[in-house]
Amino acid sequence: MTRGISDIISEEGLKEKLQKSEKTGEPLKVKLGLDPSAPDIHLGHTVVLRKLKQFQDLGHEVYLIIGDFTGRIGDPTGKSETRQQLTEEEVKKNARTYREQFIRILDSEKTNLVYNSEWLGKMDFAEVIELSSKYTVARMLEREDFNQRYNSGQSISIHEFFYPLMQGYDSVAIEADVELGGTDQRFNLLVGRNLQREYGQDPQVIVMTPLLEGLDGVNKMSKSLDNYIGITEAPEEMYGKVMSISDDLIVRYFELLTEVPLEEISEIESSLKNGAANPMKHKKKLAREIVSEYHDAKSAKQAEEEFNRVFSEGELPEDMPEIEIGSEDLEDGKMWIVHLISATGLVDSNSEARRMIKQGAVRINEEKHKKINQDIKVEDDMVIQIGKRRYARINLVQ
RNA sequence: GGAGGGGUGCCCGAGUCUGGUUAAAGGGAGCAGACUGUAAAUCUGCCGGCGAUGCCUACAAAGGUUCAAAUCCUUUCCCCUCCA
Repeated sequence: MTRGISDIISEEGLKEKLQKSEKTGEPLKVKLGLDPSAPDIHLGHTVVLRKLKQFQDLGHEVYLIIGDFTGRIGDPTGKSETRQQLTEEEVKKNARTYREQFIRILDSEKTNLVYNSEWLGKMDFAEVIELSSKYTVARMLEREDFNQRYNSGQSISIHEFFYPLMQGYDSVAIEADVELGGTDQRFNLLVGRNLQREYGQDPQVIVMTPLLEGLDGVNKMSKSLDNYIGITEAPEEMYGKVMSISDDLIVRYFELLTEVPLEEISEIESSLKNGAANPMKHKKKLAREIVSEYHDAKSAKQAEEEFNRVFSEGELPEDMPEIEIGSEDLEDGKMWIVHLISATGLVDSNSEARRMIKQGAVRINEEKHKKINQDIKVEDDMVIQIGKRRYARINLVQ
């Protein structure tokens, strides 16, 4: 149960709640707030979702709070600047995508999906003032990122102070027993506790999960940094992305993202440390585990075969995008190499195409072409390859 | 309302006093090459656009000074600090 948890406030409180629930037969209300600005759930989110699933398996009720109201403001957590506000429509659209995705991990029977506009949208100004009177500016500035921004002279809008208050009020509104969140949510989660106390409720227990490092191995996995693995991605893509994580992350990924038993993981860890095993072997297992979970074992195997074929043996992938080229663009059946590369859409500009050619990244029908000043005879079914991961097949049309 | 500080490329961040050698140091991210049983690590290179030893566009915006401006001047917008 403590696997994949970085902190609990307080363990005592959790025990008490669990015991009480056992006695009364009343399931605990376990809350998770979702930011509706990121419609694609990725592996980073699954760390906390898996934890929620465990609570469900113990018979408790999960409340997913879609922050459609808060989403219109934007959570400033971890951001050094004011976020753009979302429109009501965008928020709704994003929330719908969530609904489709979270059931891949959670038990939909025991999951309640609620929108916080249900109560926040109904509050009148007097109630808002009352809510805001329960917190002080000094306490707000305790939050690390507010503090940093304040001290380094960056702007903080008043409305940003309301985010923690609203999130905290969500806990009051549903009378949450437990709230889960990433470690970066610490402050917001604590506000929930304080507000519940202010409103005469038993404060929620806070369970914090670690933040998963993204593909770059440094920053947390996030959509905006484009270092994520989405749970709806294709098996090959998912497999490949797992293989691209730093070797140092293998154990952590096993621990947070799979059901592989801890004993086995520690064996993996020690074999990696003493160099007994090739890291690749473990990483492949990791990739199989993860792909199997979000697709199935068969596609995981296929993805692995594809990976071996393309990267270990350097052969061509099974399918690649087809690019149409009209014969009217050719002169004597030929095309300047730079334009040909650009035409595939695999690069952003002619300049990039030039660079790729110069760097020896371009292969046409598996043959390397490094010279800028050459025309290529374009044939149907010709395969253009840039680097290791970009492929296109030419479809010559009259 | 007053006084002062600041807005630089995907991000962070030098450069501004002492204009040119600055497509703009350095870092991060990204991409490529080498290496490798990995899309790992490491090393090296690239990292605005253009058929390209040159040209165009770029340092908040618009003007101006100058042979030449991210750098100097003016106005505008935005951010911050202190005072009221």
